[in-house]
Parts: sequence; structure tokens; C-alpha cells
Amino acid sequence: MSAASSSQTHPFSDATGADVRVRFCPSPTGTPHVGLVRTALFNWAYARHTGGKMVFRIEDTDAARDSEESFEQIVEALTWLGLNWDEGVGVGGPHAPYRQSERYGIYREVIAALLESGHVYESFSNAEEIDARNEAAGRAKQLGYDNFDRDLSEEQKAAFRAEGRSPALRLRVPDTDLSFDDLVRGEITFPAGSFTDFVIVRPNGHPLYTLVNPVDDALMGITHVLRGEDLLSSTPRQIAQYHALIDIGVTTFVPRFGHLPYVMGEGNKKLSKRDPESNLFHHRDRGFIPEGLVNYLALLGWSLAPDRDVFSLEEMVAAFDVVDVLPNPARFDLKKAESINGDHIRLLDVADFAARLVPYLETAGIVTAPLTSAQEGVLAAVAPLVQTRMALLGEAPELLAPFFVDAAALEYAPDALASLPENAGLVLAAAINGLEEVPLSEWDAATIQAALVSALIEGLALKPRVAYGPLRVAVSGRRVSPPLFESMEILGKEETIARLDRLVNAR
RNA sequence: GGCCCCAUCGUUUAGCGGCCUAGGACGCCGCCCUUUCACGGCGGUAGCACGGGUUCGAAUCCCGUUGGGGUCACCA
Repeated sequence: MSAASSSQTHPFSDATGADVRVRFCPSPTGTPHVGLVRTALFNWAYARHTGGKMVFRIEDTDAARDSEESFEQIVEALTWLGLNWDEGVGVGGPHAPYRQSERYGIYREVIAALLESGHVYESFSNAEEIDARNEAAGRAKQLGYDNFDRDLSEEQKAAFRAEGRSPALRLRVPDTDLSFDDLVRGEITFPAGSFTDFVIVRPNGHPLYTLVNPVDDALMGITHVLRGEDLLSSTPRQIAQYHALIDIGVTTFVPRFGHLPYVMGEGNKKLSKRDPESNLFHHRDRGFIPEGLVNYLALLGWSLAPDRDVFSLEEMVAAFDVVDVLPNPARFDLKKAESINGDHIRLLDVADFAARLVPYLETAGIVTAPLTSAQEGVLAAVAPLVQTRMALLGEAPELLAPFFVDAAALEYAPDALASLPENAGLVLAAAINGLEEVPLSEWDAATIQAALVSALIEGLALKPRVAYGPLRVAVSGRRVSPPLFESMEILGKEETIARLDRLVNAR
């Protein structure tokens, strides 16, 4: 077969700069996984860095597993993180349609040409027969298909058909070593015989991933395939497929490949879809902001500079190159992710920060759907006090709840109550007396502090930590809260004293 | 089992032959700031898997060992 022997001569893409074309082509099964999103991010960053194009394609050729809901979630995830695309689903482009379920007509033509040119042949072997042959020959079952049907005669095929069997279609792979220069790993060679002829079309005519993925990459002019390491071992077969496609004129080059490292979970296993930490939306629900999460995801196999972990998407784009991606697996470290998220939260403009808190407060039932103007006011006042106290926006309800209820409805945390000393009643009473004397017109943090210092620290000769502890519990119901005097200022004189009163009476 | 990939502090990452008695970050532990908790600041803890080479010189290059991971579907 001339097709097989000519396989070493086809060129790999040498596209650079604006000629770069990358793609993100998820299969819409399940909820978006952080590893999947990291792959999208690296593709996106490479396209933006080079000035090339990002293509977004949907590989929905498995009707049994694909869902529209999953597709919508993927789009939502990319949109939330700010990863846009130049061609593809939703935006269209010269290679539309971009959903493979709408491209079966195209595949049919390619399949016909592949069959016609002899790159593909009919295979009647089923799994049981392949196993049986391997066993009979003393070969390990894992060796898989033995290229048995390569040279079936017309009579043999007719005999199979007479039995009522339909053939799958297999690609004839070259009997030579196959090498490629991986963008993140360097030269990789698969010895001849380590990959066998593989099925590209089912007996019922349905094309499989092994065909449609390279066909669409070829048709869409993809120059750089950046994907997960789990696809590394299928690369030689994919390259073989490319050689066939070049031979029948579908394209003229083989793309460059770059295999991104795994994202690991706890232990030494791949972060599984079952693991909640793998779910992108789980992190959003907990209060990751896109800036923080995308920053952390970028660190999974890549780094901006020796001494900087916190950066923006723009900075990443300016610096990103796939060849700098590390080949070794990265672990998804929640602690570090949260720390980086906290850094980004602190970087937010206060008003922006306050606005982002709202959905979390609403979900927790702390504020009403459209904020009342009173709630707006309280939120604006409290936001600056809590911005340095959070790594996750999901911490907001706990921290802010005390500001959105009145004295009677305030709930005390058990550990806060337990922390109250014997003389708490005395301290609270003295505080009330001191605060009563602060005129309403001078009710601000500084004046409140002065009054309390006078009443407690000087008046009762108490240490600050024992003096203010009970007040904190009375005002917030917690042992930990935003700064005490500022909290009192925001609550107002009447409410503050009502809270102190309530705790005195509660004892 | 065949084939492929990977190997620097607990984790992640800098390092691409001499600048390394190995740097940053997260975590952890102290101290400072401070009304609590944070934030911030300062300091500390801890690592080149092992064995051979190559070289004047190796974390950096080569080989092997060990360990880990992946893949061997008519899924993607």
C-alpha cells in the first residue's frame, strides 16, 4: 500500500503568530471538570498570546452520553471565566457547523474517499473472535486487534455478509515507527507494532471519535493540538489518520501536539469526575471568583515568573507559551487555590467586591432579592471591613448576617457564649453606661472607642481583650467579627445598646 | 503484561553545566502590628528518589534501577 509507506514524508505544521489555530473540543458529558477547563485555558492563552485563533467545537457523536445540559454548562463555564473563542459554536465561522452531530454528511464523504483510496478496510472481526485468536496464538489479550481483516478477499467478505454480518471500518496503520515532537515533552517515538489498525466507523455506519476528531481538526485547519496527557498514547494512530487524510487531499499538514499534564487529586490519582473538587461550579458556589480560579488553574503546570503566583489573565496572555508548560502532573491544592482567590478578592475595588457578595447573601436568605436601600447602605458600609477577612465569597453570610438582623433576632454561636467570662454582665453594663453618654451626633468609631476605653479599660481597669470580648459577642453573636467599633458605628447607637441589653438580660 | 509519560521542600514551582552551602508560593511554627479574627510585616521548618557514567565542574547531559501515572474500546 503506497499510502502506508509514504507516511513519514508529510510535514508537521510550522504555523506561528497569527497563523496559529488551536481548538477546544469537549464532549458534552457531565459537569465541567477543572482539568477540562485548564485545557481550555491553555488553548485560549496560547491563541491570545500568538494572535492566532481559538476554535470551539463540540464533539457530540455519542448520543448515549451527551447532553444539552452539559453543553450549556461548558459554555457557561467558559463565559464565566472570560475565555472566549473566535470561531465555533454560537459565533459561527468558515468551517461551520461546529457541532459534530451536525456534520455527519461531511464524515460520510471522507469515509467514502478513505475507503476508495484503500486507507480504510472492512473488518468483520468481533471482540470475541479477536480474543480467541490471540489466545490461540499465545498472545496476550491486551495486545488487541491483530489486523486479521486487512487483506480479506472479496469471497471472504461475501461469506461474512452472507452470515448477515456488517463490517466496521478500520484504518490501516503504517508498519513503521511513528515519531513526533511533543511541544511539552519533546521527541516521542512509538515503535512499529505498538499500535494496530483501529475502528473509525461502526458497522452501522456511525463514525467514531478516532475519525471525526482528526477529520475536523484537519478541515478546520488546526495547527496546534493542546490536550490532556491521557490522549498521548493515541497520538500515533491520530498521526496515521492524518497521513491518510493528507493523501486523499483533506489537508496538507499534520498539526503539532502538546500534551498537558494531568490534574491530580488527593493521593496519586487523577482528579476524578466523582470528586466534588473536580467540579468547576462547586468552586464557584463556594465563592471562588473567576480571577482567582483562573489564576490558580494557570498554575497547574505553568508559572508566570519565579517569584509571582498572583497575576491577571492579561499578564498570563502576555507571557504564555506551551513550550514552557511542565510535563509532570500537577496536584489540585485547594488550600493554595483559596489563598490565591483571597488575594484576588483583596485586589477587587470595594464596590465591585460588595456587588459580588450579593448572590451569596441572597442564597443564604440574608438579604432580599433586589436589595432594599437600607440593605444597600449596610452592605456598602460593611464591605470594606470584611474584604480582608475572606478567601471565599461563600464566607460572607456567616460574617455579615449580624448586620442584617435586629437585636431580637441575633443568633449567638455556642462557642461565643461559652467564651463569656463570669463578669460579662458587669462589663456589658459598664459599656452600656459609657455608650449612653455618646451623643447621637458623635456616634462614630473613634468616639465609641474613646467612650469604651474610658468606661472599661480605665473605669474597670480591664485588659482590652477581656473588656471587648463580651461586647463582640453581644454585637455579633460570634467570637470573630469585623472590627468592633466600626461594627457599632454601622449598627447605630440604638441597635448597639439594644444588643448589649439583650445579652445582659439573657444571663 | 506490551507501549508511552513523569521524577527539586508535605504540595506547587524557579533552575535549562559553574551565579545553588538550591530561590518563590501554599501549608505549618514563631514574632511584630492589633479590640477578636483576618490583612500586612519579619523570621523559621523542609527538597534535588537511587546507582553509574560524561565533564575541570551536574539538580541541570547520558544510561540503568526504583517508584508513580497513563493507555491498550465498535467512549471521547
